[in-house]
Amino acid sequence: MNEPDDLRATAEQLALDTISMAKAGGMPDDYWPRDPRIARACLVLGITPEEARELPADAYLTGLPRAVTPSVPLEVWTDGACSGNPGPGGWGWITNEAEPRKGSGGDPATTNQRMEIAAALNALKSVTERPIVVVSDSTYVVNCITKKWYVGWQRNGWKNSKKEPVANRDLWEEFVPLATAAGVTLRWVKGHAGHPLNEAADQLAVAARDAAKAQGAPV
Amino acid sequence: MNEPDDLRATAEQLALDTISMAKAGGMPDDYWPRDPRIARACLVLGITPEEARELPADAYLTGLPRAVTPSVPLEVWTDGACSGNPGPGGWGWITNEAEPRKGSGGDPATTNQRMEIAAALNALKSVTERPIVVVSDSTYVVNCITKKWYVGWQRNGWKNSKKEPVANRDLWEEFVPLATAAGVTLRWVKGHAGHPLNEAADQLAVAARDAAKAQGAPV
RNA sequence: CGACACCUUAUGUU
DNA sequence: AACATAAGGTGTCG
Repeated sequence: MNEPDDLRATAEQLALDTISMAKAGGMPDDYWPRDPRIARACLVLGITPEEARELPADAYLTGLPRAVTPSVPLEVWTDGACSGNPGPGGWGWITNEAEPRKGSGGDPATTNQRMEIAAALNALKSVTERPIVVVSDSTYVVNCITKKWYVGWQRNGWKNSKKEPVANRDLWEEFVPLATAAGVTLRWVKGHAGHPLNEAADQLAVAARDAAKAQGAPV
Repeated sequence: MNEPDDLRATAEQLALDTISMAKAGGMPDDYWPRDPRIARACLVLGITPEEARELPADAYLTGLPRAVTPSVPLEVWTDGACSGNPGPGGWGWITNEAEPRKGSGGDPATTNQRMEIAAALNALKSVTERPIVVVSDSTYVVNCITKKWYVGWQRNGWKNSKKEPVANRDLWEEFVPLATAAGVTLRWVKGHAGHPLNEAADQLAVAARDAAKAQGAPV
């Protein structure tokens, strides 16, 4: 498809090549996990050195066997930002891959909650591999799925527990089917707790927010 | 005493001076209520222009005669607070006087409704002047009196409309006689609407609640 | 079913 | 220290 995907495929192939050659070259078992070339290969493939040692010799021809589950699951970290709330806002997402994929967007008039949903929604639209973990610091987004708030909403005609209309229904109706599909997990993390990818997603969101602000309020 | 009190005494004296001078100056009766200086003086003293016109000429020397009842009725503003509900709770009340009287108390294990009743009950126990207006943001407390819920309860042996025992009967049995006595009026106000005395009563309740919490759960 | 109140949680800001 | 955006709940009455 696009350049990052091609690059990623190439990197994975090179990693498999490296591992095959190391096996063929008779690298000793105890040195295996300490070789930097093996370490790089494992990082790209998302597997441990032990898992790499178990790979068949022809893995460079056949690809990663399905039986070898990557030990580092794919994650998309998401975040939203909103100046003033309500006000101009932005969202951003970034994957935990060696060469992270990223996305961002903004809206000149929105709320913090819409931006948090939009971050997760656009992440799931853009990153289609499964299984995947969507990471968010918003209990609003995570609890909707993990505590099955959406089940009650759909049952009561999109009314919340106070019998008022559920807010941001348009985004939820897009997000819920994607987030409840097979292989999608939601995970909450505390914001501003130093998680590097949470900070990276925040910076994407803030940049998009500021762009939306500049666009929405031209001076 | 303190600075605000001194300031208030000074303001009241200036108001009396103004009224005395207006009388001495022969201000016409029909103009009297429309003069902004008189209006300001009346506001400070809590009396009507008509009452001001009836003041003796030497009121600026003798002070406000006791016979002139302030036209601003006495009010007690009440509020309750309860952490968790049920949980540790507190109540508070404060009068609308120039030097407000206040009261508060707490309970390490109670409900929001008990605290709302307790606030009004303790206010009526402590402030014995009549007439008096008890102000609460709880329809539970106000409607019991103004919609005469208590009449039905007493008639049915303290059963509510679902034929279950009326909750908080112990407090109601103390409160109802006091609240239905001559000169006692109940008034409802919306909570969190910026009424300064509602906020003041809330702060008293919250402080008492936090004290009860600290006392009830010593670490 | 309606009403009022009391909270709990997280995020976004000013 | 204050407000907004949102969800969940209990306490109580008619």
